[in-house]
Parts: sequence; C-alpha cells; structure tokens
Amino acid sequence: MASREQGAGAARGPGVRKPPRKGLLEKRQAIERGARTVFGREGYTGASVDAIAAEAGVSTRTIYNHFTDKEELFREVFLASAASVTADSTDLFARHFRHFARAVDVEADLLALGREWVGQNSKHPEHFALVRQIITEGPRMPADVIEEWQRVGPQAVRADLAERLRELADQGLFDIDDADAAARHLSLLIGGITLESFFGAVRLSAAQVEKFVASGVWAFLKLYGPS
Amino acid sequence: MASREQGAGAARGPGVRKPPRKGLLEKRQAIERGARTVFGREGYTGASVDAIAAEAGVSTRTIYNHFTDKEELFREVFLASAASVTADSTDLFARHFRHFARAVDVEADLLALGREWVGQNSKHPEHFALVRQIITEGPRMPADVIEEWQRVGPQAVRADLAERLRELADQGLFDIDDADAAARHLSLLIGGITLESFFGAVRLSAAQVEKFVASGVWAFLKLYGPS
DNA sequence: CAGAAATTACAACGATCGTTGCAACCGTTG
DNA sequence: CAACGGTTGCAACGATCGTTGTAATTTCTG
Repeated sequence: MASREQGAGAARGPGVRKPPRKGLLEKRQAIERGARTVFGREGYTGASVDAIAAEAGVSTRTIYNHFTDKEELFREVFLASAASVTADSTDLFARHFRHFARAVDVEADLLALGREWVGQNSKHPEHFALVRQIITEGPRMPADVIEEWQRVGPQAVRADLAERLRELADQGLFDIDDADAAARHLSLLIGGITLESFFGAVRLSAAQVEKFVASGVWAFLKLYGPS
Repeated sequence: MASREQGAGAARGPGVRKPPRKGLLEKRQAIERGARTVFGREGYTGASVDAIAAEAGVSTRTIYNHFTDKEELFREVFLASAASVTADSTDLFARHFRHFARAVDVEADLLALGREWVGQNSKHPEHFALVRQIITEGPRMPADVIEEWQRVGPQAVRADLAERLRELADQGLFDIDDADAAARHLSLLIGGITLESFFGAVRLSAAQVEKFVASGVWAFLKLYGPS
C-alpha cells in the first residue's frame, strides 16, 4: 500500500485532499531500507525502532509518522523483500533454462542451476533472516501476512519452475507427468538444503553443499530424466 | 501432575559433595517440564521466567537457585527434548522396518512409515517450537549448543535411518549404493514437509500432507526400489 | 516570500523483563 | 530438639522498548 496519509489526526478544518509531496517520499524508502537491514540483522523483536531510525538516518518519530506500528513496518518490508527475492529466482530460472533448451548436457545444466540456486541463501541474507522471523512467530502471526507471503514468495517461485519444467517436458527433455510434483521434488532436492542447514542455523561446508547439490541432481535425473 | 520419578544419578552440578536430597530433584524436574511447555508455547524471548515459574508451580527465585541463567535453562530443556524426540523417531523406525523385513508390500510399508513420520510434527509441538527458536536465533546462538543438538537430534536420526536402509539393501529389498545419501533423500522426501509448512508457520491440509507423502514414497521407490 | 507540511530532538509514560537480595518459612537430617 | 538447606513471597534495581506529546526547526510548495 502506498498510503501516504499523515498519521496523527488533528484535522484542522475541512478535509482537503492534497497531492503527496515529492522529495519527502524518499524518507519512507530510507526507512524501509533501514528496516530491512536491521530486521534482517537483529530479527523482529531484536530490532528496536530506534536502531532502525539510526540506520535509516531518520528520527524515530518520523517512522511513526509513516507507519502506525512496528508490526506494519515489518509487514511492508517483509512482503516487499519476498517479492524481490521471487523476481531474482524466476530470473535465475529464465537464464538457466535457456541453456536447457539447447539440450547439450542436461546434467551439467542442472548442476549449474543447482549451484546458483543454493547460492541464493547467502545472496539474500537479510531476506532469509526475515523468513526465520516468520517461522518463529508462526502461529502468533496474522494469517493474512503468511498467506500473502506464500503467494508472492514460495508459491510464485514454485509455479514458475513448474511452468519451465512443463515446457522442457513438452520438448522431450524430461519425462514428467505431474509438473507440479516435479517442481516440488526439484525444490526439495536442491532448495531443501535450507532444511539441511536449518535456515542457516547450522553452518555447512562447501563440500557438503556441493555433495548435496550433486546428489539432488542425480536424483532428479533418475526421477524425471528422459526415458 | 506431580509424578514421582527417580531419575538416574545426577550428573548435573559440579558439586562433588552433593548428597542429592529427595525433594529437590522433583523441583528441578518440575521446572524443566514447565519450561518446556512455556518455551514451546511462547518461544524463548516470549516466555518470561515468571511464567515458567507459574507453570511449574514454583517460585521464580527457585528457578535461579537451580539454573544460573534463562539461557542455561533453555539449553538444558532443549537438548533433553531433542534427545527424547530422537528416541521416538528411532523407535518409529524400528517398528516400521520390522514390517519391511517381511517384504510383502514395500510401498504400503513406506506409506505407513511416512504417514506416521509426518505425524511427529504434530505429536511433539513443544519440541518443534523450540527448534524454531534455534532457527531464529541461529547466528546469535552459542555454537556448542547447535552442535550438540545436531549430534543428539537430526544426525542421530539420520544415522539410524541409514543403518536400517543398509540392512534392507543387504537383503535385496532396495538398490542402494550410498546409504547415507538414501537416508538424506528419504528424510527430504518425507520429513521435508517441515520445509513445505515452514516448520508449522503455514498450515497444510490433510489432503496436502497425504499427497506429499505419497509423492515422496513414489519418488523414493523410483530412486532406490529393487531393480 | 509566506504558509503549510514534514521532520527533528527531547522527554516522558507505561509496560515488561531478567536478575538479585532479603527475611520468613518449612521439611529433612543428625 | 536444633541446625541446616532449600523454598517462598516480595520488593526492587536497571535496562530496554514501543509509543506518544510537544515545541522548535527544516523543507517544500504556491
């Protein structure tokens, strides 16, 4: 929501609509950027509003002029971050699946895809820190936030992947009945490393990561490789 | 609620001269039980020591007589909980793999195993709430806690599963080269539902769960089924 | 430039929480 | 019985934090 309405009521006179100012919108973006950084570093409860204000180079009071709540701020930042990471993932798919279409070495292409995919975790550390927050607050989080996050985040990524796999299956590159199931399996066999590392709580060596990816690629090929 | 359990010898305190009184041990266990409940319900930061004391039917001060820290209390409770769940899992394996040995219907046996396995998540809600805490605090958690948890928890379960699979492979029931990889894949294809549900943050319908398990069993059989 | 809107620094309130000290209390033990 | 050690309730300290009010100040717009 780009709600630009001033917080405190105190309407002096009849309601007159005025177009939003120009330069002051930068403040909001600065706040969002700072919030993403500090939330990602400290977590939801760990990040104080004052710390966010300092990071954004903004007064604490200004934050409360733009957002009613700490919770609203988190929601805004988190959903935007999820959408950004989704875009990054679909872009990754688009780039790699171009190579698949040439069908020279499917296994090598899958390996390259897998390696970059697992790299996403370290590429967006702030975002996955936010996801960890969601996981922890899980049952205590408003359901609509969870739902929208799933929609713009993991579900979107999965749907995109399924579509790509469907195309390649049509080309005869894979032997896939249920593209959704195949996408889920590929997500598990590659992206499942987040479960292996418990979302970053357990540190994995590069060798372990490589072994995981290679093993996942082998499995996916055995499951859905051309017959 | 007050169960009288004569636990094993106290390996707790560093005190050499510590004739363990009778009543004291009960208090400690009451505290640990209450802590597990409240930590699981409210999370680490969300659970106040006072709330734990109330749940345990104990004075707040008494908690600090038994544990130096809130953190120490959490560590103790969390590791004990992990060990308990591990025992439950290996027991589950033992029961189900007895059926495998008869080799009448491997797929049905795998399905039964999978269904009960995913049920573990709802069977130990407090424990997985604790795991969620670890995930969130991840980088901010002392490394030795993470390591010991991995050792007595997930790694122990995985090792047990690998051993079982190895035995069945020797019987010719499965075609497995790397039992560790096979165990990891089975863990992913079945236990990976925790990733699907983001450790309980996202609610899954019974139909979704069943579909996940069935699809996982199908995949595992295709990967490692007898040739 | 004038006026309005947004920002800022500052202070303060209220709430929560981890932790400790203390004096009274009670059950077990020698 | 008397002593000892664990327990209890209470109070309090210090710290953090979310949030709001206010008055001064900056910044944009007309």
